[in-house]
Amino acid sequence: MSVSTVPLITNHLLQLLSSKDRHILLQYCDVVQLQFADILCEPNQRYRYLYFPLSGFISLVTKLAGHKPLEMGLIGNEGMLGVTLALGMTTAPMQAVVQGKGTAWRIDVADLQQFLLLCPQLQHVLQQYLFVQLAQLSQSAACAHFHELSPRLARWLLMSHDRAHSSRFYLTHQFLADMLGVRRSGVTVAAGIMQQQQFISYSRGMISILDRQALQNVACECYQAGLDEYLSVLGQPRTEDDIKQLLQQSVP
Amino acid sequence: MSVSTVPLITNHLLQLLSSKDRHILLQYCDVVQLQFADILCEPNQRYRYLYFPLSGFISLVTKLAGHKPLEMGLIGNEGMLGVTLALGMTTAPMQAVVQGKGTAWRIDVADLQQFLLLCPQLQHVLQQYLFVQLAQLSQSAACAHFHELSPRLARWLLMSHDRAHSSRFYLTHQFLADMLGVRRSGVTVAAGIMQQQQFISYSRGMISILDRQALQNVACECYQAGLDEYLSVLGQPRTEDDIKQLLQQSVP
DNA sequence: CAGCGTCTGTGCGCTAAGGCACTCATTGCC
DNA sequence: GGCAATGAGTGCCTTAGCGCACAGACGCTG
Repeated sequence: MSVSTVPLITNHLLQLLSSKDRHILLQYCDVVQLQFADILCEPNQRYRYLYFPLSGFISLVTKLAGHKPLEMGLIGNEGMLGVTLALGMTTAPMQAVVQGKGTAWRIDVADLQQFLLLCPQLQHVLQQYLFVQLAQLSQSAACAHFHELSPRLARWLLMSHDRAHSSRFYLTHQFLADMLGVRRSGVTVAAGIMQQQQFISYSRGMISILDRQALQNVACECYQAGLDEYLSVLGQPRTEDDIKQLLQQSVP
Repeated sequence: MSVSTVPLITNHLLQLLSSKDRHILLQYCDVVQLQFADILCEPNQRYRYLYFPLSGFISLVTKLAGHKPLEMGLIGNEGMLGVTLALGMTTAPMQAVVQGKGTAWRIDVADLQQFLLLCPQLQHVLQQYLFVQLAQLSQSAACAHFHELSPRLARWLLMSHDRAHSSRFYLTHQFLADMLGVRRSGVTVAAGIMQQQQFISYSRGMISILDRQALQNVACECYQAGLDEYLSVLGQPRTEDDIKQLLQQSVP
């Protein structure tokens, strides 16, 4: 319960609470490390904990028997894992896998349930976020069906970049292939082209984003649509740049 | 406000309310006819009305620029259109199109909002249903991505059959193609095979289900998964057979 | 430094589905 | 009865992505 050392990167949903509410809530939270490929919940099973990511980020994936996984959404410090608790459900609708290692606030199911009853504001924020997830989910569904690999890959890299708060992060072709529901070698080819064009570079899983703008041009419109949807409901989340700016302002 | 003439087929979500609550709610409702291909709401726009289908049913679809629509879910008398109101949102996340003509209870947004505040039971039911939709949505997403046309078509016919409360209903190949996000001629071929095998028969849009069991064998597991998900959260919805049985019991 | 596991590159044949473009049949309407 | 609209059947060529398989490349560990 290390409330004293609030990490640099904050969780945007928590930022939307009053500072009093936030402090109460954080008393029930622990800061934990999210390890790459950790599985945080399984479909139709009770959540063990809920997570408000700070620097780490989490994939929501659906699996069908006999197929690769397919990624339905990405949760970074703009969101939370376990938002269906706002529906009174303590079971998870999908599997959640850590995609980007880092830190998160973690809270017990029962604690959050109890706090939800006392804090209509949090209830409201979670409901809004759930609505956004719903919209993004249907967007991703159509995207996976109609759009081709390269635009989808670019979209995914951008979404990861946003949540990694760094232009270097760990993601193997195999992992990306699972997220996108395609062959690993398909990703290798598409990523290879992007590397040739100097949009990204990578080696043994470490990906560097070299040219964000170029990636945005390649990505399908679903990337922007996801941002817009979030923005229109929940407002502007803090970006890496915002944080730097805040720091600079407080230095002199 | 024709509360007096409650239609034969009831809405399962409303059945889960106390009869007192249900009667209060229905005072705010009108019975309306849903006409084939009517559009009931558009994404990111305010709902005009919310609907509890009785004999008609409604498709939720996502559209991406430059592509066919893609169907995300089907709402019959086991559900409702506009469940995101339980999140306090009065805008629709997707487009809704009438797929099967028939009747529905219709209610004004403001009326339902107000009633929701007075009736925690309804709030709870809608939240549960929303959870089910979320799970079904991710299932459909993966299904559309991985499964082939024939199983998906069979699934869709079964889902429609369940909600049409009749083994004959109107659905053109073109409409099905739009739902499944594929070419019309692809549907013609797949449906043609099913017709040859005597699973279904059709002519100029009127489809007859001849052999449900055979369709279930062809359909992907997503059909059953959808049923199971609903069942596990909200219990057994009334089927056509249940209703017949109820009638027979009350006759002697 | 040898060895193994992980990550990436590449190639080949295959197939479901797409795009496009007709024809044909049924139905309703003027 | 003739005409237009809608629904359905068919064919042909193209293509993105799959399954499978193997080879190189890097990096950790003993």
